[in-house]
Amino acid sequence: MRMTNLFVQTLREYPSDAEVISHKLLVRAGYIRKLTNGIYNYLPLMQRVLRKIENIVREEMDSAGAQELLMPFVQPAELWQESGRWDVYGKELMRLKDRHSREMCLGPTHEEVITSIGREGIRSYKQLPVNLYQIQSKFRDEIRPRFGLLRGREFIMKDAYSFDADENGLDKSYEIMAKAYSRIFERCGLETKMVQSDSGAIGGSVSHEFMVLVNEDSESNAGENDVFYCPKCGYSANSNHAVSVLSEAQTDGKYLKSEITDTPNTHSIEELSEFLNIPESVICKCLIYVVDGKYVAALIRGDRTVEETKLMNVFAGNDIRIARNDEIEEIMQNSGFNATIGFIGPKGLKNVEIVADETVKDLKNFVIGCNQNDKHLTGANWGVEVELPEKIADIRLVEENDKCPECSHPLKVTKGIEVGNIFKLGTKYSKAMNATFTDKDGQEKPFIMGCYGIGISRTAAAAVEKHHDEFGIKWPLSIAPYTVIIVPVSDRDEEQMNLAEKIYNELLKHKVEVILDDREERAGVKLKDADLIGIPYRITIGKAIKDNLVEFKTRSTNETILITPEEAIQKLISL
RNA sequence: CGGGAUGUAGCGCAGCUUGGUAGCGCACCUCGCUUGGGACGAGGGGGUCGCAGGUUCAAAUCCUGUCAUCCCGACCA
Repeated sequence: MRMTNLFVQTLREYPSDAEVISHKLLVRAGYIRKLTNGIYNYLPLMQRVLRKIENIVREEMDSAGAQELLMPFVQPAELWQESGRWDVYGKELMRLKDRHSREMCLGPTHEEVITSIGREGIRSYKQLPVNLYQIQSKFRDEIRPRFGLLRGREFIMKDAYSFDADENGLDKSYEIMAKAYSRIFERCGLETKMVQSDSGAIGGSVSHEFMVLVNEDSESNAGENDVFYCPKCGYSANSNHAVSVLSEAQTDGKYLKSEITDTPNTHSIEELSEFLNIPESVICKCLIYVVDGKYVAALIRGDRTVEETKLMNVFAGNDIRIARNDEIEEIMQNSGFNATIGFIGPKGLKNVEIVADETVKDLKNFVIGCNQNDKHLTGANWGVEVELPEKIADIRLVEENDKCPECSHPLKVTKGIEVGNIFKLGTKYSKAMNATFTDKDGQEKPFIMGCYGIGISRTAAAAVEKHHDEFGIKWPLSIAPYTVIIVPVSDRDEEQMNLAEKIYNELLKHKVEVILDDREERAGVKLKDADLIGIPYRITIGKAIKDNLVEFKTRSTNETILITPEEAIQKLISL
């Protein structure tokens, strides 16, 4: 490709609306352009990067035994009503009506469609297992799109779905995908960590996410997930799923006798702990949530934080939020109290489900809200002044240095970008949508399914987050839009231009993906652009031409060597 | 959903307080000059100042509404 023909506009400055480095660089280097909030044009250079990633994905998926197909982007509401997700998916599902007022939606994911394909096409266990995948645009109407391609509303995803006859088969399919994913990301030049995760709105039981770890001290602040991991045994999990060994309950000898104690203006645990001069860990905190429209009280030790996803899962909910003040007033009125935030306790709450975190069950002589303003019950004990709730679960957010659930070593935390995920769906969709096959024993059985996603466009952005410097992008060779760029220093030097043409043609002949910067620009412009765009190799033709030498620069290391044109060509051909 | 900020040429911004012919840098076009890390000079093209109302002789500027974008937050009791 000649630079004078390449459709690309690099910018001298970063766009003002970009926050993270991948977004800034991709816009500035002319890869993407925002069309509207969370929706981007992929310009020619970007499209080549995406194609590269897609092709790596295709090769690995195909060799893992999966088959590519393509499902519609627009889907009928009926399918979603069948699975039950029409009513629970929420506002992220972009709904629309066709001219006959039929309800439709833009596909945020394709479990419903693939299940309908499976139930029509797979009749016998003899046809199993099957793994089908597609690479396609998805649309999710995110509350707050940001970070460029890392969290757009429209994005490119590879989604695969497996059908098996039994759990054993699913385990195998899952394992095969996990291995394929590791290879895919490795080939894309990304180190990933496979971490346990919550299965979220997609449903199902087991799931893992592939995270590109982003150190907090690096330039990249793009990691949206907290990942807890054990440096000793390798345990790792998303914070929405991570567990840790329960630390021993602390006791405090200060309040041995149960009594109502005045605690004026202690609206927070911190204030209460300070006022009573006791550790936060001997306070039982009571938080009111709304899960799928129902009130829930969550009890947890004062020094710990509730993990909302875990709490929501206790009630198999789809939606969770902390209660508003007016809702708390309503609960208080219904229960015959008038306490406000800071003084609420579980005792006597009406129409509120109560769940206690494991951290509170061993508390002794603790402090707890008693639904009277400016007062707390001190020296409380379970079964004496307050009943221990029947529902006890792990609803706490793990903290750094908590003990690893596998080996008790202290856990560490880091930020991660989720580039892929794999789920064991089980029969969630096949049962709901009556997708069955005839098994060996002649019985009709629902498929055991799995689903497996890779964010193609996000993977590209993650690669930029990990591979860049102050001058621009440093694409890994495997996903770079072009392999090499030839820069003749002076476009008016006939000898340089002739050599550039010669090398260019030779490389083209050998199918090397090459750009010839044939623009009438000063050297600085061409060199800056080459660095910004991030082509892995650069051949610079300048003064050394008199000794039959060119500069050969490797962008990943920014190392330059002087070699002959023939050697340069040979290096590139043999990559 | 709450708070804050911003909408002026492809990009980055000034002008608004105090209303009076719409500006600067980059990019783009022409000519000259220049050619190893985003040169220089001269000339030129491009904007219904987000949109809609209102006030006024006159609105980018003041007022009202609206839309969009960005950031932060969304309550740990």
